[in-house]
Amino acid sequence: MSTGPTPGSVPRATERPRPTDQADVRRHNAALVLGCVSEAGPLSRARVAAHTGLTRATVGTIVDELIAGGLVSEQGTRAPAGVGRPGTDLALRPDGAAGVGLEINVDGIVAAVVDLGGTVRHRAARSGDLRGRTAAAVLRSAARMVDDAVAAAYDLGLPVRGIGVAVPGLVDLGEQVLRLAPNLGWTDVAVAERLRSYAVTSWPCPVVLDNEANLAALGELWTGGHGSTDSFVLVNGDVGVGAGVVLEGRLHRGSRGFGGELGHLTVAPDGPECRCGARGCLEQVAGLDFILRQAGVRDAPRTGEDAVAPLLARLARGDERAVAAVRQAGESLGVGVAALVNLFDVDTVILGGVFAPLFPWLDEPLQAVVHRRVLSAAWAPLTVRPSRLGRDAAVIGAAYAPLRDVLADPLGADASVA
Amino acid sequence: MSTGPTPGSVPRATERPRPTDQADVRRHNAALVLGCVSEAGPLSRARVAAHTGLTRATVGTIVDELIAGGLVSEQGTRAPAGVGRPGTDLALRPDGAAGVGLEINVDGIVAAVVDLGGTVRHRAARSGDLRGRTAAAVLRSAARMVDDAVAAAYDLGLPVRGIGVAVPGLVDLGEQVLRLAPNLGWTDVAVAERLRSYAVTSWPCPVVLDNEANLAALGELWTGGHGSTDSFVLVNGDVGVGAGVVLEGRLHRGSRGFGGELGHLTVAPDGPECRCGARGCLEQVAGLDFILRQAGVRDAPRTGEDAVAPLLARLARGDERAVAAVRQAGESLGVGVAALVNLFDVDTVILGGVFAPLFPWLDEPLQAVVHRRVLSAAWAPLTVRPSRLGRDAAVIGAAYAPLRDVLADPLGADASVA
DNA sequence: AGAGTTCGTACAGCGCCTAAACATACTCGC
DNA sequence: GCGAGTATGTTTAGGCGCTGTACGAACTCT
Repeated sequence: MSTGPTPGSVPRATERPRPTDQADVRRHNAALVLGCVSEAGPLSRARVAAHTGLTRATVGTIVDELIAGGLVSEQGTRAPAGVGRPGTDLALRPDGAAGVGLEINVDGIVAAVVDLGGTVRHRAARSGDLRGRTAAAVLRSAARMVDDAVAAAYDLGLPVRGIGVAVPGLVDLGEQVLRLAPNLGWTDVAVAERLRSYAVTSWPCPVVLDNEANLAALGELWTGGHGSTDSFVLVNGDVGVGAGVVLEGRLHRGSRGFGGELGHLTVAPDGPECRCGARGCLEQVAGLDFILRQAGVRDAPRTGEDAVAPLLARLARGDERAVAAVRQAGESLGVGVAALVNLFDVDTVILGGVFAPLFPWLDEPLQAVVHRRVLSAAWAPLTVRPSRLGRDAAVIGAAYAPLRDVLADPLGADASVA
Repeated sequence: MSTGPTPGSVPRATERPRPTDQADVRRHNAALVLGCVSEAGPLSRARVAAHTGLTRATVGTIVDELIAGGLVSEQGTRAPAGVGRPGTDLALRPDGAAGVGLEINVDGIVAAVVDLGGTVRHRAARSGDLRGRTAAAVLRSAARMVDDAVAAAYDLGLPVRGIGVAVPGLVDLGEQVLRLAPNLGWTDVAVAERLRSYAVTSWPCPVVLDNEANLAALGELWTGGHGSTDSFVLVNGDVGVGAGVVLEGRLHRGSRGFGGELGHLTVAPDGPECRCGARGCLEQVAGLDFILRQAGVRDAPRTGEDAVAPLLARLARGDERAVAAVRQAGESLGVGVAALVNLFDVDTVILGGVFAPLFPWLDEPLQAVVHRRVLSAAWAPLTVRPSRLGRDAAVIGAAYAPLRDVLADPLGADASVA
């Protein structure tokens, strides 16, 4: 029952190459079998063997262990499809493991429990401007919510395998410290450690910290129903414009964690001055501030989901000024997206944050600009779609992160029962 | 003695997850040991064991095989540094394996032999505009040069483990076919296959095809003396401006091979129209055409290395117009580099192609723009440097590609002696 | 010269995968 | 209804690679 940070899909610091032994072979093949069962639906042992390339014997022993671990269940004999002995179908047990996610943001805290199937089994939110409050107060409150989530998971019979925490700032993954959160006004907060110390119940699982934009992108990758696409960019819109870049199934956070600053791409060199000092940054001509101002919306909060509600109302009734404002933002966004596509040839762009509800109005001008500016657009069509997870992408990503570790090493940790 | 394409560092098509067995353990650990010897200099078996985490016994048997394979050699007993029996140092045998590289470009063909240490042991070039010539004629000539290179390697006692071919166009890695080379006017040429058929001697090793920009970036990564940086962008300047993006030691070619089009990033929306249809593309305000025109250089070829010679002469004598032209290009380039750094937080940018010799004049304005436009520039300084391999980056990358396969699987292929 | 230390190798043991054989369960055809 | 045929799942022997321990070798220090 480990309590420290675990290795896994969310990399820590620099990974030194390690030696391999038979245990790693088992690990790898167990993950292969579980992944096969998880993705290719209910399957018999023999089919899993054929699909993975392993022997039936090997699959047999691995499946036994996975069943013992509670991650896989037999579904009784399937209706026989042809001649020969029919196989017993194996299926992923969605309640075989769960993760707890916590998102701390400027406008509130959200906690959630997500099971192996990626469905949210528990969700609690506490809204309110956190900018004035101390880290201690906020984290105490957040720890309470995690306590509740852990208890809820227990009641649902879900074994909690880890707790993921999403924070809006620069995170030191190795030390698990939030180095800088400009919007919260926090510096060097050991979030994971302090959460644990404030907890009423003791959490029998690791607590892992990461940046919210990164976790949102991972959430989309893991549970967003991405289909076969493992290269995409999640463009998150709010006052700022951020991007989470996933290439070939791997999140790229940049060599120092400063990546994803799509908002400060130059779009209009003669445009307004940005807070970063440059001129014509994308976020000045596609960010929430710009859209609301151009649309003439004044009666709205200046950030978060609620900010777009009045705008959406105007768009729905066809307010020309609002439509023009959003379309203009869409064009600017198109320039940024075109740059991304030119550089990385991602085939999918996902619009999140406030861009998600605005998608119907953003889509067409954005695509038009991309087609005009991207050489390969004709051969390689670009899919642009709104985020399916919406506002909860980061919490879901945070909650699912420990579950990725389980999927990558199904037999490694203890398969404790709730 | 396999003749087909091998798996390895240059990925083919989509890789399905494969099962693992003890042979893979051996492979992995052998690569680990060889990598340790290769990077950490001459080392005794015991030190290798300590460094890798393997047992001395395991290291012993692996080293025996590596020595038998000719990749590692014992260097006799080292001067004892302290108490205890001194160890016998092991070192990488640079001549234990070699790769042949071939670059086919619009202005000529280059072939080279590179050994495991990354040094060029043989080089032959044939200049001349290839745009008018048929694929058959060019490939026949190229095959002859590869024949010569293979013979030269044989004379040097170097066992050739593979042949890499760099071409200026879109490559289908799975089928090993050059789909489209606009500048050569070729479409759907099975370069590898045809080279082999034109060869006089039979090449007892795989022939692998890839795009030249990608191979140049890999060449820089593998043999460019990059130190500890495994995240960088190689910006290649000629008439067009391309980029090879390497993040965390992995080259990103994009989901369909259209990546790296830095040249069509929008830099000046009100700038001149580009051949791609958009306005203000980087390559219009930083490409070779622009620089030569602004500098007033007319007596030069319009592409390739020679094109910059007269420009360099003017720069050397302080011609103001030339200096201003290059500085202006540097500023434009800075905008593109700033975009890259904002998005991916790479810590190093390498200037290749015609940008390499112009580096002294490009550097300062480029850095100034980056500092103005990149939020994190103050915390995370950006290293900009010229390519160390220069014009030969692509050939060297092509030649070294099969050697990466050897390093990744030292015992897999036959260790044939020359 | 002997004690202490480190290096390299030999050997038994264990885990994991493979291959082949075997028991099981169902369809098909008569 | 019953045997032949087929596919599933399990069992068993065998091979391979890593680990831990033991042992000989080589060198320094006292």
